[in-house]
Amino acid sequence: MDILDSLNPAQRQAAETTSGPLLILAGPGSGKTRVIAHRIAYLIGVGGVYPRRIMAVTFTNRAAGELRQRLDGLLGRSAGELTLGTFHAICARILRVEGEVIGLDRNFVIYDDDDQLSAVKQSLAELGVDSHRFSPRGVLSAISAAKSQLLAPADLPSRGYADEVARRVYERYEVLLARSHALDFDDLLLRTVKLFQGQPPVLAKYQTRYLHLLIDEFQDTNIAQYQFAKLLAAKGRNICVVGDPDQSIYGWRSADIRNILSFEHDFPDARVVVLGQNYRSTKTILEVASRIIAANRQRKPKELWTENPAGAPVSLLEAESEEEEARLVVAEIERLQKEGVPLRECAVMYRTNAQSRALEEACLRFGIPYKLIGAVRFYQRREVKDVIAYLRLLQNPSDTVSLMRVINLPPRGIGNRTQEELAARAQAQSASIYDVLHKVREPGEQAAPSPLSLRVTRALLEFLGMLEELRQAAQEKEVPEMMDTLLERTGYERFIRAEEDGEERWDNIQELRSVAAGYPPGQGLTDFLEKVGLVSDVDNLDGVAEGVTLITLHQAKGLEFDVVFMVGVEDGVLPHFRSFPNPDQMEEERRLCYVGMTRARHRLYLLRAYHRNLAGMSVANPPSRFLGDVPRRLLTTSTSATEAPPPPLPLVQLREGDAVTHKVFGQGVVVSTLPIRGDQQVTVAFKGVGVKKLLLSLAPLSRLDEGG
DNA sequence: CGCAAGTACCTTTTT
DNA sequence: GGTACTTGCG
Repeated sequence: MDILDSLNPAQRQAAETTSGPLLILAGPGSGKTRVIAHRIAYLIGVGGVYPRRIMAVTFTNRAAGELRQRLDGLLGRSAGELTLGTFHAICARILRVEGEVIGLDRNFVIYDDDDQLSAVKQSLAELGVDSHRFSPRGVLSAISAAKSQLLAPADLPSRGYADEVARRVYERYEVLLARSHALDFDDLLLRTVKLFQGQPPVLAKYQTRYLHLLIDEFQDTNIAQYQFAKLLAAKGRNICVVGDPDQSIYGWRSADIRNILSFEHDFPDARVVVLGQNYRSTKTILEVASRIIAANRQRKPKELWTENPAGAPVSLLEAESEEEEARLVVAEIERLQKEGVPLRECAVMYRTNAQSRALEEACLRFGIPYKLIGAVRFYQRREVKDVIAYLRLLQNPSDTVSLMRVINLPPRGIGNRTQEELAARAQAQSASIYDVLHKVREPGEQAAPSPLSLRVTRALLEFLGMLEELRQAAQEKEVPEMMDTLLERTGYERFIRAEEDGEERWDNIQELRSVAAGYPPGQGLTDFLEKVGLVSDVDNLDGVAEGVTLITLHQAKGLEFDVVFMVGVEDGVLPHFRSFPNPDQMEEERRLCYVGMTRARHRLYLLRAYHRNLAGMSVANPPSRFLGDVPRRLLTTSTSATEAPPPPLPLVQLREGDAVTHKVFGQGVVVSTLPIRGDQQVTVAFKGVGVKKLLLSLAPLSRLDEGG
């Protein structure tokens, strides 16, 4: 029995070519993941390669998990010590082990986007740069772009004032992070590359260990990532990259589509295998998608074919408004359900997160369960970030961003003025805020340029004492218990639960606690924080739970569904108007459209609305120019009746966090809601009564305030 | 210093 | 329609 028996000739060739550089160009639905899994299984099972000598890099943690599962299935056992993960996760691991030689703290924290933004703002403030002239966002993306290309501040061009500002903020930002013992996402890659370049013995160690290197979604790698791969593979040269230039959609994040060209240049002996047979979609869907992508100019033509049936035409549905668009989707989903299509096989995809709102409301109203991916990401919620900031401080008190975040949460008399004073002192002494706090205790304090009042000093010392005490406790406790202690001792629990939507926020904190409790005991705080810092929302997408998936086109990459609805197929939305002036970006929009369409197995619906609300104003978008490339014969168009069908459902719609009153139980707050056919089940926490589950249509509930 | 009310600016996509 | 930041008062 051959492990590769089930593969077609091209797939088989891709899996069998295990020595030397290999480029696999894999069209959508071409069984790419299968090939990767088979290739690794073949290496281990037939080639006798130890799993620990293989590194496989994926785009998301979720893809890594899926790959591991398939692999275990193929091998009939665990693939064990195989190194498998995202670039960021793998680099973080390497830096934890090797970072000391380049001066990294073993307990470095990883700053996410939010933290990075805080650090940029702090840097701008320290430099006295007007944040109205230079938006922190813009500066951050310039810094991030530079880092993704392995550029240091000194490497940046200096053609004028703006460049000069960018360079100086970048420098300042680096100092701030260093002082905080923090690395941002880009650092994980950049530092690993620098480590490899500057420490030949370390590089040699990894080159020797990893005989085989495999990189998925290669079209979405940036310069730093490619450099990392090249360094690692320089010795063994067994590097396999898998990608599809037509699915490159992360140019805005400095992904460089040219890496594919560079690969063929850097490894001129590379074999190239094209996987062109599509096993996923109907002929019709594939043709529509192919027509869209064929219009890109900067593209090598690539034929895709399928033996699947032609299937139904693609439906183009035109709605009056965003709300009606959502209703059309929901109505069609209900119809499909009667035909036996499970909800988990339906996905609604959109260009921008803001579009999810109307869809969510329609699902709620018509009682369709849904899984919303990524709108307000769990780990981005304020209360979750607050608790994580506390945990980080226990591990690494130098972390300035986290410290400033919680120093006055709950309010403990350390206000803005004091915080500014602390930051100024930290800068003057080139020290962390934590060090500055320690000095407050020293006698020289009164002689400081601007001494602190007795009241403030006392508040600071109390905060510092509390921190020390908690750090002590952290040595002995498991993460979940530590969270309990922390929430109690800092007063954060009482503080957050007292807020208007406090119980919901508290639930989120409890969910974070249960995430921690789900890790094996004995796993340290560092590991926990690292995992938590590197997860994305799609990672937790549950393929089993029943419900429609609401997801952005970007996040949908790598997924597939029986039925796909693409909403907002309009000029201005898809393609997004911000891309209009830039031809490269317009081509990326087109690829995004292509990625979305090729997620569908059996049915594809394209929707557009004549009017759409954008930032309060109503705009009328013309149909997407991309539709012009689709032959009419492949489409059925229907414009829905202009009058909207009356909403069949209760007039009062409740959402989490709504304040309500009940005839019997009095005042309460909605904790969660669950759509039930034709109704809504709400869980309400009543003051002094407790938590009750109620059916909206029956319960004498009414919403407080905001009249409607 | 803390809090409430007001204002500017937003919205592309995320490891 | 929402948030993040600023202003002004107690």
